[in-house]
Amino acid sequence: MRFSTRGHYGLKAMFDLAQHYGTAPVPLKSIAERQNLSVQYLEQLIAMLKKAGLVKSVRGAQGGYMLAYSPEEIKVGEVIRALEGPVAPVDCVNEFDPKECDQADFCITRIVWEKIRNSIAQVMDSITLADLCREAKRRENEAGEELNLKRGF
Amino acid sequence: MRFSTRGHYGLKAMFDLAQHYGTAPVPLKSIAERQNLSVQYLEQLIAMLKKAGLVKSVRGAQGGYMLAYSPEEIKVGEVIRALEGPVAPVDCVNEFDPKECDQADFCITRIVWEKIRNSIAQVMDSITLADLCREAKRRENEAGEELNLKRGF
DNA sequence: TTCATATCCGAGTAATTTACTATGGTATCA
DNA sequence: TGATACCATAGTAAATTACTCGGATATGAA
Repeated sequence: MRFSTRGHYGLKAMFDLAQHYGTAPVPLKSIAERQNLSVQYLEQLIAMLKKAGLVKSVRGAQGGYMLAYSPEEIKVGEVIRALEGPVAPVDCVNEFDPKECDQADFCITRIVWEKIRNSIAQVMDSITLADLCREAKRRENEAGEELNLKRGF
Repeated sequence: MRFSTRGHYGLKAMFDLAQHYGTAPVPLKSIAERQNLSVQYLEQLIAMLKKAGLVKSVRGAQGGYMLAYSPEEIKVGEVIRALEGPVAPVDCVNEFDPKECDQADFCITRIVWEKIRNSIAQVMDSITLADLCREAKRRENEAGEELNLKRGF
């Protein structure tokens, strides 16, 4: 069981955009360098995110991408769903259009997949990009303090 | 994001075996019929489950498969891991051998994947085959009572 | 003894998905 | 006008999935 690199890389890109929220548009090239990804592949992923209405773009020189909303308003779940599709550990418990299954009424194992689906969705929908930025800042501070400790302060 | 049919079908088969626990060995053919699966594909899945030590087999006529332990002792997580491998939404948060990532120390999005991994594992490891059997029985009774209601009792 | 029933085991395979790359546009700023 | 970006489509090698096929081996029952 795994997510594809789309969700993996795409979330990195969105986190990067969140950290630059409010500044000039960020070109893909710089995201690619910071996050260690290929520009061409990123282009595909960001196109999906744009289609989903999560990012805006500015074309031409000095152009780039930016979040369509504030990091506080964008849930990780929206990002991942835009790239990976609906949460659906198995087809018959797809969160949006479950595939009809003749055994639906008496299939007990279905319970397991529903619970897995719900727990994944719960995690994804309870974290915003802003949460990730705060955590990043927290870690920076922590690292600084450790450095101070080392230095004897 | 999805599990493969291995986990899906394999769990069905294990639930079937759990419901026949304590009786004669159950041939694959009968599982295949009840759960609406192909015998030949099931053979592959049950081989993985046997390798993992979750089922025992009896060869020859009147042979078949049975759980290696009581349904109470077998967690859904063991079954799914035997068929799908370790829980690892992305490689760098594989629950057993995380793939080394040069960014591990400062990769913030990693937090998301770890939480998803943990929530999946938590669900899988908190449900036993016995739980599923109990739920099946509960539903049977419920259905019976509804029938009685309909009949005017 | 032999036959039907089962498990066992390895190979093969069509279809799909993944994770990209390549090419050639189009818009915009300096 | 040219450098910088976004935009769009196509192609593709590799891996994975979801199976099937063929045949060997074991065992209980007639």
